Amino acid sequence: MLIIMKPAACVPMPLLPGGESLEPLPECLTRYTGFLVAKAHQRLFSIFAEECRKQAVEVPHAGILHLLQEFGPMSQQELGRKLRIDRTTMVKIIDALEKHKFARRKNHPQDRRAYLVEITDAGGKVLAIVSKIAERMEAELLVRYSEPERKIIRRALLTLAG
Amino acid sequence: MLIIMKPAACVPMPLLPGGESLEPLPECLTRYTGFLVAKAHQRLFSIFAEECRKQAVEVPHAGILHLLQEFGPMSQQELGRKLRIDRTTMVKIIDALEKHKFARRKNHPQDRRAYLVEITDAGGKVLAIVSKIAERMEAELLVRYSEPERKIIRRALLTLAG
DNA sequence: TCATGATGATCAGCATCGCTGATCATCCGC
DNA sequence: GCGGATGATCAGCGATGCTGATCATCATGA
Repeated sequence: MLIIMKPAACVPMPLLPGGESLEPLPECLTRYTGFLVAKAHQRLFSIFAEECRKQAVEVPHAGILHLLQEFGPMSQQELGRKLRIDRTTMVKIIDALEKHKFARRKNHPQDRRAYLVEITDAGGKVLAIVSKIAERMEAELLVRYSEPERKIIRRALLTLAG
Repeated sequence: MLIIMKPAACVPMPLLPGGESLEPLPECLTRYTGFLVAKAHQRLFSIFAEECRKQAVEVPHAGILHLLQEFGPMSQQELGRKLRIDRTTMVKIIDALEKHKFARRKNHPQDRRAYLVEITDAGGKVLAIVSKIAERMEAELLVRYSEPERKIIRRALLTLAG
């Protein structure tokens, strides 16, 4: 798990077994991969956002923190390119991260136009928590699939994501 | 193809081979199915929306028209339940569909509170066009996958979509 | 060295979207 | 017939992302 964007039409939905009151999706639409992806996104986002909310994290923050942890400090542009998020959107996200003290802007030593965005200790802590949640969801959601099947799924999604 | 919801952060992106200027998604995030689904959604939506725009159709309309074609007239609530779209959102979507004359509200013969939403001839025509686009995208996007692999992918997405 | 175009960050304003909560009419079970 | 559920609608809110502009800075090449 770990999701970046907010999907529209986010009907709150319960976790895995879930289905009680939900109508199954009509077959004439589930034929379409795009529809399935959209609805999967809707569900996964709503589940993950719920968990994030409990940790006072917003969904897009998780991805950024992950990236900063992995690659070290980088500029907002770089983050945007890697995550495919608009530059102006990134400004607001980093603003929020700074407000929560999960990250901070440092001056870029080589380029005075740019900042280096850096994860803080608090950011690291919250990332650890959120990652754990993400791993757990991952495991639950894919529980029915064997390792080779998961490879196919991951490869397919990568293709679709471009 | 055929997508219902608008994803956030919709960087316009070119079709299949695509990648020229796009950085590949970082591996530390593509490990997460949720992230992949989000990014796949982002890309698929932006491609499909572009095509829809050319036909003066909005993305959510495609799903509704499909459903009306398949099942015949039904109430807004019913549409919402099947597509997992909020009732108040549905009002606006049907408003737009009526404005474009792709669908119309008829009085429900058994229930005077409800409408029966009905697809029009114009709606049928535009649906045919959009469906063709969807099928083509579908074929292009999954070209590298065999039929058994596609089954796995579809089943997985269905699981994720709940 | 200096002019020019590219690039990083930011902001105001816009459009979209979906949801909350309320309202009103109607249905249906008791 | 009463009272709680249900269908449609609306105003208003909050979130989101994007467009286009601005400003500072960098980098290139004349």
